Amino acid sequence: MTPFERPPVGMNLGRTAKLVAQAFDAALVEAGGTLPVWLTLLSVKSSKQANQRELAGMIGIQGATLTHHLNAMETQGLLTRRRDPVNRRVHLVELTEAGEALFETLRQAALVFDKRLRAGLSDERLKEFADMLALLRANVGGM
Amino acid sequence: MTPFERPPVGMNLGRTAKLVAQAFDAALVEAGGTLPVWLTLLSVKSSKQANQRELAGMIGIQGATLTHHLNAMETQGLLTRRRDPVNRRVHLVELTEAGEALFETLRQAALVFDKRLRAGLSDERLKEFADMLALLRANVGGM
DNA sequence: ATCTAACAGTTAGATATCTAATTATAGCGG
DNA sequence: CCGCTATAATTAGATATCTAACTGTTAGAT
Repeated sequence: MTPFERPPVGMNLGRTAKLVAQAFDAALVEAGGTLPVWLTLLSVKSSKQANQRELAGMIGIQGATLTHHLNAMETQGLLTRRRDPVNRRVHLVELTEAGEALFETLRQAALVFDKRLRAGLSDERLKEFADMLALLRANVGGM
Repeated sequence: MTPFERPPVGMNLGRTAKLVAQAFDAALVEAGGTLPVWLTLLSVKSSKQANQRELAGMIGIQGATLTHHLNAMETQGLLTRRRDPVNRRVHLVELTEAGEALFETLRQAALVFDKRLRAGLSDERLKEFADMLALLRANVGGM
């Protein structure tokens, strides 16, 4: 798989990220959610009264994609959307009790998974890793 | 965005991989391809007479997904599929001249992109980075 | 020789994502 | 006020991916 002098970094990165994401999603499904549902819940929780554009930005998806997830999650009774009375273009998203409960469950699952993922990596190496990821993002123009 | 003691590694990894993949795809589109087309061409080139199951494994996708791409690429005249006379269950995939030409074009684009992505990273740090990715894969059970 | 289990690939249908076009609302310049 | 431009969200349609079910082919057991 390599007509290259050295194995391309991006390929390794992409493959690893895919495997990790799949494993994480499996852990979340186990706990009654999915990766996009978790990210949506997390972004709503982490921002008092954010609008959808901001939420999408936090998650790293487009607004149209978020609309899709919010529709499903609203149908499932995990959250509500209502117009902001101050600016009626904006829809304010809020978790229901069921949404809060699922958030807490998935948060536990995410903590367990993160611990598993970090096994054998010192804080120092984790820091280095984060630095390298930041460098790659910079090299690619993304942030 | 963090009801966590420390920022989860997986989140950072996933976000970075997505940005890098999007930038890479944009570079390939510029050169007349796409990421999945490139990966398919690369896997076919890197394996003398592989069957589709093996190709899919190399790329890291399911067989059904590969079928989809091969259909499109066959229609575009980039490759041909024929039954293996030795084992008629197997379909042998081969690039056409157009496929070979596109492979070479995209290979150049990939080399340029990889160089950009690696900017500012010594071989030593790259090695460390690859090691950490391998550790994450191991922690998650993938390979 | 036939039957059955395994294997390679395709098909069908679901989910997640994107971009472009559309709808509704807001705010500003004249 | 009116109309233009910008903004927030949704809708429509495309692409990439997955899993599960199906089709065809092979090989081994009796």
